[in-house]
Amino acid sequence: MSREKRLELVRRNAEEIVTEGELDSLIDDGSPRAYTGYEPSGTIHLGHLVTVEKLKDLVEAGFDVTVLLADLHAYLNEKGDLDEIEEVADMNRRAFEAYGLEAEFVLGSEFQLNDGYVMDMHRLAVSTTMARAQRSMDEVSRSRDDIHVSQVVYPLMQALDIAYLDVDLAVGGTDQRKIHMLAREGLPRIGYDAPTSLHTPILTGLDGSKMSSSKQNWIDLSMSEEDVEGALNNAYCPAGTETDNPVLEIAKYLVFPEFEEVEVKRTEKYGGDVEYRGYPEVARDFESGELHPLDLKKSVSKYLNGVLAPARENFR
RNA sequence: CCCGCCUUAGCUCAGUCUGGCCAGAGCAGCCGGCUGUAGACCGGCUGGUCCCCCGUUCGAAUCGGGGAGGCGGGACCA
Repeated sequence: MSREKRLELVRRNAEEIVTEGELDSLIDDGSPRAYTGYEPSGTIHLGHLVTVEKLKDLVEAGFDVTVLLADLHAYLNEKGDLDEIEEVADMNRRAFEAYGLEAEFVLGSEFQLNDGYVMDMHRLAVSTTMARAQRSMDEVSRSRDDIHVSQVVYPLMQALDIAYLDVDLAVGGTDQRKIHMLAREGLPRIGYDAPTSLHTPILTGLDGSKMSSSKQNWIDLSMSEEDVEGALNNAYCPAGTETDNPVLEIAKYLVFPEFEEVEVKRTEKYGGDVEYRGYPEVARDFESGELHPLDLKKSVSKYLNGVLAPARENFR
């Protein structure tokens, strides 16, 4: 694969890369290493899959990809007992693999309790201010009031993971960027390299607002095909605009990376069938009014169900 | 360790002083109507261990005692 093609894959659908220059030199490495950490979760949702999609791009572009099943992080974020979390982690690994991700899977607690790691954590703690650690968790932590000490330990460990997994490129949603910036500044102070980082966009919730566990405004692997159709049909989808449009985002970030062509079936009354090769064509027709929201929804739910099918079977 | 304040619907809160009317409001949610989607708009509906336990009382979210959790302050600083 050409250098240009590889770079194109890495950059595709990325919200930002810090920094482009660093990526440029990384790509010339023999086998650069990339990673994403996930708190094991009972609900793998489309937001997770946006980053998985990116990891698949990276594999294709010649990166060695590691997925951290961050059981201790989930524990620190008050997601339950460590035993329960590890069961969920195993289920998550199977879902990711079924989704087509070829990566090495590492359980966080396997190395995060070692002497060297813990001492490095203390060294990083000494060189990091409370405000900085707390701020880095704004988009990540379970509850923003009643802040627990665990919530500032969390980003320190996430930074260290990057060093201990020997990662060149840290991947995550834009909600992770402040933690990655903390890693970029903090790791060199204790003798490690600053990682390059790549951030994927955060999907808009199905109701047009921010995705939130309390609102359940998302699609996840526990949902049947019919549930997905229903959820998409009920989704916020203002005609003619890409702004805050979850259905278009799903097409862009999850459907088109998996399908070269997407067909929209319509009766003659509404213009007849159309085929789209690539998301820009969809965006163009949607903005012009050529493509009606309902037709978009029907088509997206059909293709999205195709994308989810293998992982869904391995969900439990 | 001491003192003060707080805890009521998914969320923000009212009600507590002075016990009694079905425990309320806004927002969120759900269901319809209007749209060839959703939203907006209109109409309707749902929603509660009043933090827990014990007591007083005919009757306790409300009063008394005990406890838990949260927040703030004080003290301690060998």
